[in-house]
Order: sequence, then structure tokens, then C-alpha cells
Amino acid sequence: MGRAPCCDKANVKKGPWSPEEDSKLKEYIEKYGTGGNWIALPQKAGLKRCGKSCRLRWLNYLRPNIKHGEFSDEEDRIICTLFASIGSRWSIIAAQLPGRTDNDIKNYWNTKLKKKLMGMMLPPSQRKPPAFPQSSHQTPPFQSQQLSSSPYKECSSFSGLEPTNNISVPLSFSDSTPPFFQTQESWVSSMKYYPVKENLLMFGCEGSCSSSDGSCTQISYGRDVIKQEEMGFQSYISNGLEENHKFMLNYGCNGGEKVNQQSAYFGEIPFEYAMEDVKQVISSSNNNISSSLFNHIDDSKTQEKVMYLY
DNA sequence: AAGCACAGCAACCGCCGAGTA
DNA sequence: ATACTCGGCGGTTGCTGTGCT
Repeated sequence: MGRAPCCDKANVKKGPWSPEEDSKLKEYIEKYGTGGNWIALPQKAGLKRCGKSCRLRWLNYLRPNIKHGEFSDEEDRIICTLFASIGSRWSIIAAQLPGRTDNDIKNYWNTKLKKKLMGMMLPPSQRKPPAFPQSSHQTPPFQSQQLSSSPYKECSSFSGLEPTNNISVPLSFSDSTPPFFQTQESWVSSMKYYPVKENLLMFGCEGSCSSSDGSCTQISYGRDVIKQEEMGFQSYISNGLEENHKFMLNYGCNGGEKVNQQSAYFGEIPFEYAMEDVKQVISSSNNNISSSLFNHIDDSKTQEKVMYLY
């Protein structure tokens, strides 16, 4: 027996919300709250919408104190730091950015930050000028001569990321590690990676692979499916020698085996962490970032959520 | 001016875990 | 113990606006 649908799909409206629907929902929730029952809410509020849709609309758009618009450098930094530490746990990341929703952050990551990051991982010779506004910048003191001469650094808007000690990595950078990664922005080098195949390193967490035996030839990247043979066979310059390594950035986790993958992968950050644990782990390993990161972080977002859940 | 490609974002889908009858 | 409901979450899709050719 399949799972019962959360609503009668034939009789619910889908698609963009009209201003009338918005005001109905907003008025109702402001007057009566959600009553702890989103499924029943649309009917009570006179909306032909699925309860889930109402919840999403409220949380992502209608509730007070939602921040829209440009993400600041500080927010970029927080997102990247947390992503490097805990992966695509958008709700947790959102909890650290008051006024931002997980959906917002997810979209922002998928459309902008990810590309920025990918761009930074390309060797200087292959980088394209960034598509983002230039901001104040700072060259990491450990940057190599070659990279320092790269014009790209001038454009990094991740400049707020201070050089830091690495958060624990499953493998330490070693002789087999592309020096490229050792000389990039510190938060990039602090990202977890592990070898997938010979000369292929994967950052973030494991890719979503359709086959369980690892023989898949495609890895899902949101709407971009990348065939392994098409994956960037990037070259990088090191000590005057050009070498080839494949690398890939993974920003998603395979939902099916989340727990195992996460706990195995983020060895020092158990999947079932508490927020305090995350704070502690990041604080202890990433002093420069974390000190400012968590200073303004409190449970406000959590409280906010609770507040509006009534 | 028209057609196309791409980016951005709102919204949907389906799975999972917690709570409860 | 089991079945079921519901809220929450992350991944994905589809629409719309914008820029380019």
C-alpha cells in the first residue's frame, strides 16, 4: 500500500501564488496561527492549496523578517564555511543566517556560490573572469608566487575568508595531493575531499550515483548531469610542471544513504550532531572563521521557527 | 527584431523521522 | 508493535527575465 497523499491533488491549485492567496494565508496565520496543522490550514483559510504548499509559501516568503536580495560577503563566508564542514544541510546553514531561508541559500549556492567555487578551483590559466561584483580582497599569505600573480585573486569575493587551519580532512594533503589545492583559498583547501578513482578527488560529500556498485558513469549535479568522462580533466601548474588531475566538487549528498555517507565522510562531525557540536567542531578547528561566524549566531532562527509554528 | 541560451528563483516532489492512535 | 499522519528537508523542475547572437 502506498503512502496516502497529503492532499487531494486533483483539487488543489499549483503554481505561483497570487497576491490574493498570499494575503489570505498571511491574514489567517497572523490571526489564528498555523494551529499546528498545515494540512488542515488551507481549507480553514479558504485556500485551494496543499498544506505543504502553504507551509512553504509562509516559511520562504510571507513570514516576517525574511531577508531578500543580495547576500553579503559575510553571508557568503558563513555559507561556504558551513558547507565545507557539514555539506548540504541547508536548514542548518539557514539557521545561522537570520532572515535567510534554506531555499534561498540552496538556490544561492546552486546558482552562484557553486560556480564561484568551481571557478576558484580551476587553474589560473583556465579561469574565466568572475561574474560577481568585486569586493574588498585580501591575498592569503600562503599563496604561491604563481597564484599571487594571477589576476583572478583580485576578483575573489571570498576575500573575507581568513587563512585558517584545516578542518579535519579525511585524507591529509600529501605528495599525491595536487599542490593547486594547497595554495588556493584556505577555505577551499579546508574542504573535505577523498579519492574516487586514481587522480580523481571529490570534494564535499559523495556524489549521487545511480548504481550501487560504483560503476555508474553519471553523477548528478542538480540539473547538470556530468558524465565521468566529461568531468573536468583539469591541469594545474605546479613547480613548473604541468600535471593532470581530475577533480570534482560535490555539493550534494545521496539521500538514500545519508547517514552512512555523512557519518563516514565527516568523520569528526557525526551526522546526528547537535548544533552545539557543530559549533564546537568548527570553533576548535577553524578559529578565525568560527569566532566571527558564531558570535552573532544564536538560536534566533530556531526561535523564529518555533514562533511561527505556534 | 527574433530566436536562443542561460541564470535566477519559486515551487513541487518524494523521502524520512517523530509523534500518535 | 504496527500503521498512519504530519512536518521538515533536500533535490529537482519549470517558469520568467535577461543577455547574446
